[in-house]
Amino acid sequence: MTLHLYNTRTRQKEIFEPITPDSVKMYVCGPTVYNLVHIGNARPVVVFDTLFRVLRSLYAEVIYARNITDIDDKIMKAARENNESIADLSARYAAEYQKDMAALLNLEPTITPYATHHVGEMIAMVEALLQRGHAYVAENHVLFDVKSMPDYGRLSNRSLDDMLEGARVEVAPYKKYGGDFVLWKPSSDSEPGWDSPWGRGRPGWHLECSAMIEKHLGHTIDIHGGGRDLIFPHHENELAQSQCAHGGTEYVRYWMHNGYINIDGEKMSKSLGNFRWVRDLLEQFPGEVIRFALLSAHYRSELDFSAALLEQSRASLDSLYGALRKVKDVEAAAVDVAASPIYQALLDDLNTPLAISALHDLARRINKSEGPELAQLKGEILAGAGLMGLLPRDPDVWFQGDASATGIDAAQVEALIAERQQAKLDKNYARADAIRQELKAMGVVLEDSKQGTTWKIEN
RNA sequence: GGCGCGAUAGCAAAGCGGUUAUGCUCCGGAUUGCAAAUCCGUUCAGCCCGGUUCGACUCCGGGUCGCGCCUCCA
Repeated sequence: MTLHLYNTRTRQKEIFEPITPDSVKMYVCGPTVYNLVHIGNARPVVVFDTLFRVLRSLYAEVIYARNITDIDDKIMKAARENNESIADLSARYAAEYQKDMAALLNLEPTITPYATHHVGEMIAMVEALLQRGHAYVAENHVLFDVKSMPDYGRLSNRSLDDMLEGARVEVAPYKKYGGDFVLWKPSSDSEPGWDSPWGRGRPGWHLECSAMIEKHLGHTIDIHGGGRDLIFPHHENELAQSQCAHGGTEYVRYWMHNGYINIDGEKMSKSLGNFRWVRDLLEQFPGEVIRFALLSAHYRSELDFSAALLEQSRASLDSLYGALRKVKDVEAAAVDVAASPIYQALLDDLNTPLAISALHDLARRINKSEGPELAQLKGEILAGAGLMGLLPRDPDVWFQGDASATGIDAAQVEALIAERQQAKLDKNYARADAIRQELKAMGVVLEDSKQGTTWKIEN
């Protein structure tokens, strides 16, 4: 039972071994809370939530930290536009984020650190970098001196000169070298700021993750995750800061990055105006459908998000829940998930598409089977799906929804089904069909079987 | 200019040097008062050109096309 993970730093799959046996420390970059989150923000959360679940099945202790960035220039701008305090705005959107992530069936991380709670630690790290000669002060800024670190650029696999050649951004005049990045920058009186040895100011973007990891997880962690776009500059710079502040100690053993989400084949971007907010999607689809869609491709691949993908995901879940509905009165057997093909697929760098195909295989076997093996199959499918955060619901709830949300009175539906049952016994098929039509008009679809008649809400 | 990724059937998406991926759709069959669900089956693959091999969708080389990053970014 070996977990293999693709490590961005080495660009290959490796056997995962935690630093401390039976204990894993994982950190994932969370959102900057200045708006609702879009589907691109949700992908790493779902991916690493799945990894979190797999890790917990393998190790006695898994500490999973996912931060909230609650100080940032984008937040400052949004607060100004909203005429709202930064603290209020970031707290509001942090709460919305938690709500959306819960709707996508993500577990709470072990730790949710906030950037603004760690300014002291950030200042201490900047001081350490200055002391060790990896940073310098210039015009009230503190900058990281990338040339002081011999293997800067190793994570993103690029050389300093190559980076500057393609740079799209003008180099600030106070930088000794164009690639140097800001650790601390001054704040004007109207901007939020904290007192520091270099005057009132605020931290650079990369610093918070380094400081929070140092405080909560230590100098070396097992896994650091995030979107592919964070490899450079964010993670490269985080790595540089932390490693240099700690005298060269390895910062992260396994770097993991998920691929992008495209919308109808195009990159999701502000200029195209094609952002998909999780909140909007949740109005049209259950969170589980969105989660399923995100897991339907391998996490390192690009994923094209579209209405067709969501419809297909819903159809797949209908099929899986259909099998569960058949065995809803069967008590699931306790199973050893380790033997499951689903587990094997997930251990291979989170091969969720393959794991999902194994889910379908189990569903088919449930549909075909009768008798005692159903308990075993039910146990297997639930345990396997649980590793991905899927199929947690009562199948009746899946198909029939929540009466308060659908406005459908289950008792009334049941009464009509009973009446139709009698009509069928009386061979009064005209009446039976009329009842079917009546319910159909309400959005209720009937399914007759040997066990009786079940119903579901039409999508 | 530098670094990197990808191309699989109508659509989505995996594994694999040889033997069914899987899901949705289409078609046929079983079942069915009707309808659905379910089961069985069929059809439809591997961008192009070489090479290695008994055998290549899979490995290697070269093209073509598409995409990403190079200091806002999931």
